[in-house]
Amino acid sequence: MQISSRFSVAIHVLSLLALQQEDDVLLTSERMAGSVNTNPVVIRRILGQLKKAGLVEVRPASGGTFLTRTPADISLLEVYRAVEVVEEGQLFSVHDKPNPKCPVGRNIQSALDDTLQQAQQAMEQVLAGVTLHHVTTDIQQKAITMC
Amino acid sequence: MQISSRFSVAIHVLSLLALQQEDDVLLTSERMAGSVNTNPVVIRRILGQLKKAGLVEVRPASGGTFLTRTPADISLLEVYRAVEVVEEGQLFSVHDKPNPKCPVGRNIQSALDDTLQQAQQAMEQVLAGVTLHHVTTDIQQKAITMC
DNA sequence: AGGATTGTAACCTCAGTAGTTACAAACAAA
DNA sequence: TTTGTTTGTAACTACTGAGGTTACAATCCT
Repeated sequence: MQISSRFSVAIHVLSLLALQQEDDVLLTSERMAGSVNTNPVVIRRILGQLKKAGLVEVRPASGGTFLTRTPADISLLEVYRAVEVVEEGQLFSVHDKPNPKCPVGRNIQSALDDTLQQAQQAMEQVLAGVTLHHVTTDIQQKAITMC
Repeated sequence: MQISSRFSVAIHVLSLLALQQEDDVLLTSERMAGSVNTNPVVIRRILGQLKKAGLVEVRPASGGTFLTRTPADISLLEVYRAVEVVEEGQLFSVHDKPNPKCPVGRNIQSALDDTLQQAQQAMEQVLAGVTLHHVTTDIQQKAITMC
């Protein structure tokens, strides 16, 4: 089972916001959906989560969405948490009712917990070390003109 | 979305196998299911994957399953791969058809790929560093008698 | 030959994802 | 103030994979 593409879509959307120029036409959910190639409602749902996390400011009605921070101040881990692809500390699901009468069943959960937490944290630390700025810089190296 | 509990069930089952004594009654899928608290078929499906990966030997008909290696020689990463909770290099799903006419859409995938691979590998490296022996030792410290 | 157990197919239910339609609420500009 | 656009959400759909369950042929030991 994979981690939802909401995460990559969120990064895509934030990249568009980071790279938008002042003289650009406003980025509406419609236009962002065009770049991601999905439905505008999918974008709005994700924008709602990013707004809730305080990463973006959305202007209803007139359109237009803006970052509340510099791209260099937004880590991918924050984005990951914002779109709630995985609840905190729950990357691995563990079978929840092992037989308490069996020594293995009784102790397997605590025996695994530590390792699984570490594995998850190792993954998240990589995301914590990469910012939106890194992503947009990479994109810019390959292309200049915007949507 | 979480990583399937097949992984933790597989570790549970392997722990039972590692801790079984020679004078024990044979471990059938029925008995293992009793410890995990699930259906025997679920166990057999997982045993099938572990067998395919060469981690266990299953004796059909008469019952009984055995490890093909010492617990210290079985890493959790091998188990993880055996039960195919996540296809190789596919922990994160990325929206697959971004608009190629947009510079961001055209480049987002390659801009993300590197980071996501690293994040995934960091997680897997933790699993690679823990063996079944570590798990069973931990379990044994807490209990002596078997199922 | 008999009895227990595995290997699998087939089916069910449930949850989460992503896409879609529809529409009220919010707001800018004329 | 009215008009037109856009957001925010609810509601529905289709699809996917997980995990549980039943059923039964194939296997193998005794």
